[in-house]
Amino acid sequence: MNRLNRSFYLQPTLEVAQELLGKFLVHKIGKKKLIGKIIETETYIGPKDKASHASRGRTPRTELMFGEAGHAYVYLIYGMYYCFNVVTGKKDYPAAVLIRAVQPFTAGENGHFYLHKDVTNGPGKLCRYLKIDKKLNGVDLTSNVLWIEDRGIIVKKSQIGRAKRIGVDYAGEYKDKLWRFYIIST
DNA sequence: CAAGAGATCATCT
DNA sequence: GATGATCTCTTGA
Repeated sequence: MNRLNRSFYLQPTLEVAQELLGKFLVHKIGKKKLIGKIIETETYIGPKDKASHASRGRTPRTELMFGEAGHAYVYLIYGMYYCFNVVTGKKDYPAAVLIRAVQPFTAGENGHFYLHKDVTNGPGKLCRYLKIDKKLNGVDLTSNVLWIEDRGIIVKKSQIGRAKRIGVDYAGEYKDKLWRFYIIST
């Protein structure tokens, strides 16, 4: 296993978003591990991105996005669902990658991972599955509670699709940015 | 099968 | 006091 370190998150945000595809998001609870293979990401970059929470300036909530790369940014949306983001970019520059979809895996007895039903296609659903909540807001992704690891899966550029972001129609000129990435075939 | 409303709360005005 | 980086269920054609 190869846990991603700080330098990975310090790459340009759009690079990180694409590199994250095919990686495994791991949340450790006691002795159990909840694992999801990342298959879709979305980026929120810079102080001018109207779709980003950070566009309204620095507030207690968005402070994390201005912070150091490699931390988790978790927030509650519509009162019921959590969204999980990875903070990227340099300090004082607000940028983050939203993990939009994963495939849920279970760790088998012999160390292999088994895919089960693909039901976590959506930011809210994946957080429900991985048991991500507000307690994980601000957690360091190089810690041993929540992290992302590389298990040798290579996603070619030709397998990466690009599309407009979702649910951000109010973002004016930023709503048509092709800042969403996903793995084409599974 | 498509469309619409409800659930529910932290954060900002 | 209004609203959103969502999802699920209900309704109706």
